[in-house]
Amino acid sequence: MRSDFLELEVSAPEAAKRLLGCLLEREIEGRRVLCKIVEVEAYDQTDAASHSYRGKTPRTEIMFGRAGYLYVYFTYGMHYCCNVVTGVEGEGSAVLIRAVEPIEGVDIVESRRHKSGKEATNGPAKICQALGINREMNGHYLKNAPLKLIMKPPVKPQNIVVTPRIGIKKAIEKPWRFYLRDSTYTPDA
DNA sequence: AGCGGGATTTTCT
DNA sequence: GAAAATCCCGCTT
Repeated sequence: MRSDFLELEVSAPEAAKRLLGCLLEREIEGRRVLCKIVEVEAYDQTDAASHSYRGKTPRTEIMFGRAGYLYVYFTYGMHYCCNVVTGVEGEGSAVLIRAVEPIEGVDIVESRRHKSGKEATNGPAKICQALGINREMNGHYLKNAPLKLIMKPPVKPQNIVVTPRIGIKKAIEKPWRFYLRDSTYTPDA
């Protein structure tokens, strides 16, 4: 069987840039929420900050699978964060979704978050709360309902801002954080 | 507007 | 036993 996400079977930083501007479609509370991905970070097996750095474990197993699956992890005792698995099978790489911009179903997002505007979805754990993503969705294939990844044409390089990743202590020098220059949901908006 | 701490559990050392 | 790919609140300026 051929992958539905061949475009993501590349290095984590390449896949990260490729995911900017793509859409997440979530069916929740009987309605549809559509979001554009505007900020991401890449993680791979050669990377001391990555969960996959020390090899496959029960938690990180999904990262070593095929591209286009969802990797959800639980952190700081109260938060979930979601990633799109990238690279080829066996590689242990993924892209953390750090911020999205709601296009449709904004009212659902804001009521689930008790926040409005960019504060509703400008952080990895905020997105999971807004879209109702939890550990039960770990390993979900993003071609299927109720959470689909819809690929879009690549964003032009001049519209992508590249910076070091944030919230990590190791490998802080890698410029593996990417966001859309023209989004109002990103840091310098 | 900016800083500091608390929440709370999984994971690895 | 401690750190962790975070968020939010409350206090100080």
